[in-house]
Amino acid sequence: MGAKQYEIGDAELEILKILWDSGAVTVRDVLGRLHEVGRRVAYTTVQTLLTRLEQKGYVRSDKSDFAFVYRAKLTRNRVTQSRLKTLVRELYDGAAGPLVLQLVRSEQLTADEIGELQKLVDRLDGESDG
Amino acid sequence: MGAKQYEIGDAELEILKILWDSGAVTVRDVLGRLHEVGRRVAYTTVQTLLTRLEQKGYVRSDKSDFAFVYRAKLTRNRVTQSRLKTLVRELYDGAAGPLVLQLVRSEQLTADEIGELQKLVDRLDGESDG
DNA sequence: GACTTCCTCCGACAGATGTAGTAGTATCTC
DNA sequence: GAGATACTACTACATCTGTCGGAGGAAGTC
Repeated sequence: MGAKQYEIGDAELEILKILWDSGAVTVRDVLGRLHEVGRRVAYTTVQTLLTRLEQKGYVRSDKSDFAFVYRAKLTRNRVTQSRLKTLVRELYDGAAGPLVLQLVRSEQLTADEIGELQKLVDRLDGESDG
Repeated sequence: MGAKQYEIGDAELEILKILWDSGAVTVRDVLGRLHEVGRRVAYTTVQTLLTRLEQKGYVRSDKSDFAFVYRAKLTRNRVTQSRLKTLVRELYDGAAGPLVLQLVRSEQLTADEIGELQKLVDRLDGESDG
């Protein structure tokens, strides 16, 4: 049971990433990309993954050409969003604060990113003030 | 393939959380906790989960008493760490910055947390300066 | 038009995970 | 010590995910 909205598996995510980077692609295109990075999978495996992603509503296909062309419906941000939310919920019972702190503490951020973060935090601070 | 880090399922994680909060517990203790929060599972389900966690090396047990007593070997931070790393790697090819920004942007943080974050960022800023 | 090639559909199977039942054994209670 | 109770071990099964193979139809080739 569990209203567990089916997560995206690792292999599925790999496919999604290719869609994000490439826009509209066929099964064969995806296969090509995977082979380029040394990932050996069968044509039908990619096909299955794309089909499942489509069933889950994360991808859409259209067949104007000979072969189906697939596009992502989910954005990368949305997936991040959802994964983070899950992480926060599962590990900290919904309290994002500790996670943010830990992330900031443990990850090496560039000076630019820190600057950006600073601005963001300042803005948040202003908001929470009044 | 894939140096697939700690693979912990949702139900397993739920158990781990109880171990983190409670220290040393028996199967029955865990079951009690779960029931408290309305989670209906069978005794043997909890037992299976604990056993699997132990097989994976995330939990250890000792039997000085009548029943086995379980303790977490993994810390919460380590799991968070690992999950975040995976997230960052999978979604942003290792760049943590965008993830942090997104997280800070999208999650509601308390005033205290913002303050904490501010201090943290200031410190980081100082470090990256000199 | 016969052959080859490529695509889609369907089915299959193994491993991981969530869930639980049963059988056997240890402990407690009279 | 007999009966009730609690614990452990083993097995089982469904679902999700990763991975493919084969059948059958559409396209290109000579």
